Amino acid sequence: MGVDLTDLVPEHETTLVDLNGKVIAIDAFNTLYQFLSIIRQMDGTPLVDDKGEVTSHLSGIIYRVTNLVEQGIKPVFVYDGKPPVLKAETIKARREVREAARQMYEAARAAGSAEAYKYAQASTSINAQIIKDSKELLGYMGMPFLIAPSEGEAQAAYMVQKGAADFVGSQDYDSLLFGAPRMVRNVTITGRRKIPRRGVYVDVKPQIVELKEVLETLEVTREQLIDMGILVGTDFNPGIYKVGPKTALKLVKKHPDMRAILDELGQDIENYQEIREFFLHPPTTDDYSIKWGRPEPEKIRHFLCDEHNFSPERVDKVIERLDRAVSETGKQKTLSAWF
DNA sequence: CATTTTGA
DNA sequence: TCAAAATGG
Repeated sequence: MGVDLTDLVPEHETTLVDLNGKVIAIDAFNTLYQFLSIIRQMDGTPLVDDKGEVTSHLSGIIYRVTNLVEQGIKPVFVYDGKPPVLKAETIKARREVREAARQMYEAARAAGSAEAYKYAQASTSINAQIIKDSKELLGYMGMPFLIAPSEGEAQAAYMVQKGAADFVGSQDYDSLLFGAPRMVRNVTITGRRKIPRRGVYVDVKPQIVELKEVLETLEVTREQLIDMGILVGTDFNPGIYKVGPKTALKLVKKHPDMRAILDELGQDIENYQEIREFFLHPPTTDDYSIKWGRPEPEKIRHFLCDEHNFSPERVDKVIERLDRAVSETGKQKTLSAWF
């Protein structure tokens, strides 16, 4: 998906408990994508209701968000708005990759192949119905959300800059390029995650990344970090062949600007100036209000059980937890109080 | 993702 | 009893 700066940025492992009272501006699309990708049957089939509508993300949201609230975390979900024109090529390329994966999935599933799951994951896509349903459920749960003018990560980064949120929550590092002072990864995925090739599991813990520390450690400016991202590849350009995070770091330190880097490589990057400008000054808005509310149990129950075939027993149990968690947090006479 | 069922 | 596997929708 986004910019890959793994192994280069200093991360600090934390726990959900340590994020108590913090407001996390969560990249909604990133989260939906993860739920849709992960919550599947062994043959790759996603959870669906009797109308054939995908419900994997609804399961992910109700359980995961309840978990966060139980830890005293205050999530606000930031959805992507209108995709920038710069992203058009990437969107088209991804659609083609997904379509190819979908065909491989159909074939693998028909053949009962073990490969089906991996192709199903690669064919994960988000449609209007999925977005609509996710907002409806968040609303009934009392969780605030907003739609960014453009990229969700950019708006979330802006909200942390402004102090409206403490962290951006995402798996991607893009928000750092957008100037987010702080971000936290692995907040919507936790526990044990399987390593693809081998059958082993590793613990995934939330990780805090501080922009200031990243820049100081790498001894680069934010502009140079953006150039590194562009060299490696972003949502707006494919990146240069064989240039990973380490090579990118060397290149930005060796040369005064991107022009010199590209001259050495004998390559070019389409829309370089526009992409750099987009990361430095993305469209954002102050026109939003973040307000947490009480969950509406009967609305949640009707939406999940009556409309989407969830088990009433399971739903009642999780509603009970959510309600209790919200009441508890609301009682605290601290700055982190719920309302 | 989380819960429930299983089998060593 | 408890980690692994299966199910959930």
